[in-house]
Amino acid sequence: MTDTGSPRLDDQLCFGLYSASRAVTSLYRVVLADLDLTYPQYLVMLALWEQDDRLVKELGAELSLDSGTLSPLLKRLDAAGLVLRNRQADDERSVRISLSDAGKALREKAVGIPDVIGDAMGLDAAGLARMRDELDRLTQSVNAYREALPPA
Amino acid sequence: MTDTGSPRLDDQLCFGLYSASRAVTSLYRVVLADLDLTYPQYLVMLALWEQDDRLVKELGAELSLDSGTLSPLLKRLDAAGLVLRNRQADDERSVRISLSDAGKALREKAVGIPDVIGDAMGLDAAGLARMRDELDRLTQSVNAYREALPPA
DNA sequence: CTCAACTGAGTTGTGCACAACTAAGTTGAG
DNA sequence: CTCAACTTAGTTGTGCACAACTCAGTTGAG
Repeated sequence: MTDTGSPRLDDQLCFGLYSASRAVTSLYRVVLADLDLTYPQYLVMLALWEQDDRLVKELGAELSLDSGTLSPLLKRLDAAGLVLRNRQADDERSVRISLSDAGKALREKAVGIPDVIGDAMGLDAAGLARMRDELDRLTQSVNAYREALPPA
Repeated sequence: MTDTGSPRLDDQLCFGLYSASRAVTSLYRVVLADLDLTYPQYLVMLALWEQDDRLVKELGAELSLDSGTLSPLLKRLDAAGLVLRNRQADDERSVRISLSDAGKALREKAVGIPDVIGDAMGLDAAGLARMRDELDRLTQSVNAYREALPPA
């Protein structure tokens, strides 16, 4: 017998995930307005602040984003004067992304952001860690399932 | 003293949320390909299967989406023959969205989806419920924080 | 009754996310 | 050495998500 149509727990969790993600992005939008960055741009800057001078491919692997998303995003960061893009000499296919002085300097304006976000989430360190672990497990599980699905 | 730059737990959780949401959407993309629906379109159809004949405003409230997102989405569902859009007689500003026969029939093809998604997430009912509750709390907290921020 | 304020839907413009594709560069089997 | 297979970025096209706006329609203070 099929369900009566009452909301399914699975759907509720997915919608909860979708809502939470949009809520957090929406908070970042406000907080990042001062830096003129979007959340995905901030993620790229975080990656570069962590380790400068990365290939587009490496950034893509770290953020799970393909060139279709990254190329125009990096073009905008370049246009904003935050990063430099240079073809690698020994492999002209690759493009190295490095921070400009302005890009390095922007880090100062960003140091306070994690505290604001952490504050807004209303979780202690243990809660943050637990939720992160649960989400990571969920992502792993879902991705594994999806990749096993369409051998089509 | 500021941080050394090592990954912050807050950022990790936000990125975890962002990754999980994209992973789930990506799985829906595969599963919904058969119905020719995107995940947001599926959410609208779910809302209508739950209760037919809704105002755009009501759908927007339920999904936290504004007309800038919903109007074109509903236009596409209309073009696909799944819903009808009619101006309400007693208030010409409002538009009623109702399921076409094809829209109602599509429900049959969708009944198995929650099970597939639930399967992919690898959580039991208790795990699903707990995570949903935690995400809802997070969303509440973040939204409240954001709305309190820019009285600007 | 009137019109200023408000409401609901739609439009425009920007930026992600991703599939599908292109094009240039590299590599290695033969 | 050669060229087919592969790799890396980038482009194109579609569909969200959202801010800012338009516009028709409604409402209520006076």
